[in-house]
Amino acid sequence: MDEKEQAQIIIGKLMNIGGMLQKKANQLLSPFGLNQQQFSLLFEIFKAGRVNQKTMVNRLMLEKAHVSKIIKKLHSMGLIGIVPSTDDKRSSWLSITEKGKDVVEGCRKALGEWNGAWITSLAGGERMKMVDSLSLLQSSLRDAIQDK
Amino acid sequence: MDEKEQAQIIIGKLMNIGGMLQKKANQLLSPFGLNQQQFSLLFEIFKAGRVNQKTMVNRLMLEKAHVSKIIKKLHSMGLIGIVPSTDDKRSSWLSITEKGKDVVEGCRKALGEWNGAWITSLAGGERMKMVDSLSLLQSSLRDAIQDK
DNA sequence: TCTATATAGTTGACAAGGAAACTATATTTC
DNA sequence: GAAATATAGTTTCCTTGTCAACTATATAGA
Repeated sequence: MDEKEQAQIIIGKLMNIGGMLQKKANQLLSPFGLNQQQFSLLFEIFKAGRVNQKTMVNRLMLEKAHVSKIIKKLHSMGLIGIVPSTDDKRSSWLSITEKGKDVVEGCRKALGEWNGAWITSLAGGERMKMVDSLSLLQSSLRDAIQDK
Repeated sequence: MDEKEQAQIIIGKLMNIGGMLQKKANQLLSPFGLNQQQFSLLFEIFKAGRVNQKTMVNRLMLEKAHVSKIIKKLHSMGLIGIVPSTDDKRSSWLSITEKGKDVVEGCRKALGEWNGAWITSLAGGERMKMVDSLSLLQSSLRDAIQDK
């Protein structure tokens, strides 16, 4: 198995696992009226405290049109607040509401209850190595994508 | 970092990497008029020689409605042939056409040219370990999803 | 100070993907 | 053999995600 073949197998598996995980997350989150990307954006706003869309676009590597539409939805659901920026009239500050925090907590609980179980197929030591390897791959993939 | 925390980090990274890879693959394949899922279905038909939709649904873990629509598209593009089964009138046999084989080759080349580069951030030995770990995760995730 | 260019975000058009309901056929049960 | 149930695949409806074009505002350059 040469380098190229290994690369193809790893990438195939990463896409397959990623696809299954996303689909499962979408199912687990649908009772909250969100999908995985919408939740991750809400969660990022929660973590950031106060943030603008541009930053979310960059941090999550999503299309700005898509972020705009998700923001609209989250706002209409009452999960985030939007305050126009005084520095830049084109822009707004996003922050989570109390309702939004409740939803984030519920989502994390729903995901956590499912996620914890199946990963025990990997031993503890291997999990630490996996974290390291995935971090490496993640950042070099990011670089490769942004270089384009 | 306890087990639960490790699980969350690994899953977050797997989804993020999977998402980036899928998006990139979609970009690379769009000149062929396909996206990543459509290509993977075409590729599976290519590998199988002759196969029915039910098998594709199971093997790729896609919605049957979705497979049906992709089949329709691939057929209208002239990439696959469809022959009604004589055993079961509800079903058909799918196979790739010469044109389809050309497209598969072109797609593999396009993906291969990009995929090979960035994964070198992992050393050879680590790549083998990664293959093993991802295989474990993949099959236990599959089991977890199908158990539901 | 005015014009040209860049940027933050929005909207429309379109294709994709999921869920549910459907049709036609196969299998099981009585 | 007929009725009930299951199955293979299709279609409709709806939401999502991408792309391109747009508006309003900020910044750069002359």
